[in-house]
Amino acid sequence: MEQTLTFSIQDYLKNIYELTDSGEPATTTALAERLGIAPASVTGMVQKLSTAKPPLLKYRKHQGVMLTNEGQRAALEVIRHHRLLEAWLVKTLGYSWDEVHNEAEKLEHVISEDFEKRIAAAMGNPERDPHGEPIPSEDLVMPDDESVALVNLESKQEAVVCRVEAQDTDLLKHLEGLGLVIGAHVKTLEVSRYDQVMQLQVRGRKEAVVLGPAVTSRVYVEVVA
Amino acid sequence: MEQTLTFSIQDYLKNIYELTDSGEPATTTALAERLGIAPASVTGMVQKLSTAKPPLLKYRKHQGVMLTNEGQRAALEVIRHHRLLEAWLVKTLGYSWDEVHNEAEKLEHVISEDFEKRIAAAMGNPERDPHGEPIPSEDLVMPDDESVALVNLESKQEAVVCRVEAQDTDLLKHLEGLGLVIGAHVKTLEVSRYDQVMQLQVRGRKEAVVLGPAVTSRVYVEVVA
DNA sequence: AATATAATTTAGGTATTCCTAAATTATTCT
DNA sequence: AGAATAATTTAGGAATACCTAAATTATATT
Repeated sequence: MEQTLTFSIQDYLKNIYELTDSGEPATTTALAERLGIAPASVTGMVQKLSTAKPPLLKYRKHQGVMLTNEGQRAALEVIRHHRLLEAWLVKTLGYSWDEVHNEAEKLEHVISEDFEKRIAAAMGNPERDPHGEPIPSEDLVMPDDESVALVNLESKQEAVVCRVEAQDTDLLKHLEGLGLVIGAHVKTLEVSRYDQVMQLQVRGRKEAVVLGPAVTSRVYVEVVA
Repeated sequence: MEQTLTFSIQDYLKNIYELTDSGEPATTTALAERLGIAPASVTGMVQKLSTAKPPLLKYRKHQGVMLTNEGQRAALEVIRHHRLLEAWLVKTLGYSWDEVHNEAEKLEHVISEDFEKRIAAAMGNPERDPHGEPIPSEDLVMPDDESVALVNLESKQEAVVCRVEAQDTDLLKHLEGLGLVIGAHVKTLEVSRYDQVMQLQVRGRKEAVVLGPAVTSRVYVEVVA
């Protein structure tokens, strides 16, 4: 007599977040394996989440998924819950580092923001969990924005990011630091950022090859080859 | 973008437990009101829970529901979780008595037995929650048993419990203390007990008028009228 | 006791999230 | 480049927990 257990939206977002930390889109198959369900089921859910209002992720057939900033915010909230909980359980209930995970995995979905703040405060707002993983702070992700076409590349051309519009010099440094190269087939691009995560998104053309969450700043590129 | 929230089996059991603490069966309508859903929905769920293996409750059309001992065990586990959590949140996170309820309401369903033991131990195994409600201890409810016909009454007859089989003198005192009278139409009966809760069950005849969870001891009665 | 009213269940329908099998699309190999 | 293979999506179906409206059963009134 068990309640049918299905995955929450939070579970999907968290796992997508973890799968995409390289900056590469997550495939439906990889996500399916992680969750232990059939790939077809993931396809369906991903289609739903990508057309939600607001969209929690961007999805392109056969390409994979990337979180929107909204999706990232939700994912990071859960991760923050998880890591704070782990730290707290270890500290107050004598759990060992390896024991806390499953407990936190369940609690992370149900605690309130108030609860989160209380345990964070009770521990002096720690920056890392017992495993040494950083605990993401709140308000790290920028709001989503409408995407805008920026630059056109011919097929097979490559380009390097050279300028970021507006005041976002931070983002520019980030791009330059990565020596980011935009691959061929790219027609228009948008850039989004969170921590080391750098994602490129292309839309509106069938030859698009990269995709990402949502635009946060306009970016200009120089054609290379 | 919200996950559809439906009631868990635990929610049903807990609410039935609370509705039946008088010993009277809970009506589907009362349960529906408590949960904020349509009576028809409760009927369906109750039918399912009563035919589960093992059955978590006994249900008779138009009569209402009572928990089986198995159902009571599950309900008390959740209640124990709830009260321990309330006590713990108040003690360790500075929650006030009125704030803890909602938080505990969510946590109670997801914590492990290990977690439960840890917070109980951390507080020195308290017997009451911050509201003064007793925290049920584990292993309070007896296992379910196959029911057996014990005595036959003619229609309209009444009877008083006079003897309880085997060593259970405690139960006997309990029955006598209540001056329990078995109503008319009763053909065979079984008795179950938890704390002040006393339930009667009748089966196998369409004229049955009382119902209860499951038998725990044989009981003999004397015909009165 | 017969009828009116209220409570409850049944029947049929919706939405959700999973499944499997078939069809499609992408990738790899020769 | 073409064929074989692998990855992914589509289509159709199952289970669950809710809903509303209609049918039934119980209760109250006269």
